[in-house]
Amino acid sequence: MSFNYQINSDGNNLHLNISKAELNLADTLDCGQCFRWVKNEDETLTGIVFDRILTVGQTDSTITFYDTTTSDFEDLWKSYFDLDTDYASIKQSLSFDETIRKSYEYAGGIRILKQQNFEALCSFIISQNNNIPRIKGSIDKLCRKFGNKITQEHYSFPTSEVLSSVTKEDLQGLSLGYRDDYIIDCASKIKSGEIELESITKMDIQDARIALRTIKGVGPKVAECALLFGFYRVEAFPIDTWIKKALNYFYKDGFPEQAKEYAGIAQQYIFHYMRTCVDAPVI
DNA sequence: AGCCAGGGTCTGC
DNA sequence: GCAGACCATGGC
Repeated sequence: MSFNYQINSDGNNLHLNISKAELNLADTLDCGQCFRWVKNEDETLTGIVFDRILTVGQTDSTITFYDTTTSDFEDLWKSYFDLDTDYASIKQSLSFDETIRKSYEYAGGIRILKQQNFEALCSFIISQNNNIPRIKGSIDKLCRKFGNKITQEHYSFPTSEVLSSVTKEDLQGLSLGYRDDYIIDCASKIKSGEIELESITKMDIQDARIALRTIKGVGPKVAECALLFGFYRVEAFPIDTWIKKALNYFYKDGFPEQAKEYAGIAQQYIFHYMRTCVDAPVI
């Protein structure tokens, strides 16, 4: 069940009545789950999603989708921002755990975006042993070089078809480092049919993990990120350096069984808390 | 200079 | 099955 919301259009822009507790755009779009959103000088945010360009702004009571029709919202953005999911009740079900509770009290307006699976998979292959600003830079250059031109400054994420035919040399200058081989392997396995993203969406999560990890450069952590952010498997639990610190510090007896159904969402709250909150333990 | 960043592979035991 | 070297890159 989703929360009740009202939308109204002023002709060009669409206004959604929603609080920052339900959806906080700044936190959601800059918490390390996506890499193609930028903040504008007027504090609005612009992202490239599904071959579309979207600019959004937020006040305490309203999110504005610029140049957006009601049908765009219903067909694309409602799902992308996961507005059909009741996060209040998910948070309630996770409230037994003090660390998770502290994390969502710090930034509980984060939602898991429903991103394209190929984009998420490639993005998190690039993310390994890397930092977020560099990841964003590499992805931006990858899109400018191999994506479809939307405007002069905006390019879509490349298709697996296009990336399956690029060479290592083509990928020079994108700051991918040794990850260039991994991107090529990923796209090649999709083209050959060895990996079918469509069938992975329908697989049991354990089978999906095994399938994804046949791609070079996809280990446990990247597979979990791809599953959580690209396939909306909210039980997936990526363990990166920050979560490792949290596990060592808060969860010496293991992550609670009771949180497993929404472990990915809890993980994202904790990740953002550990990385950005001044009150988080420095380890 | 050395360490870290949303890690994984490969080798050697 | 597991530890350790190594992997490319840029910011601090």
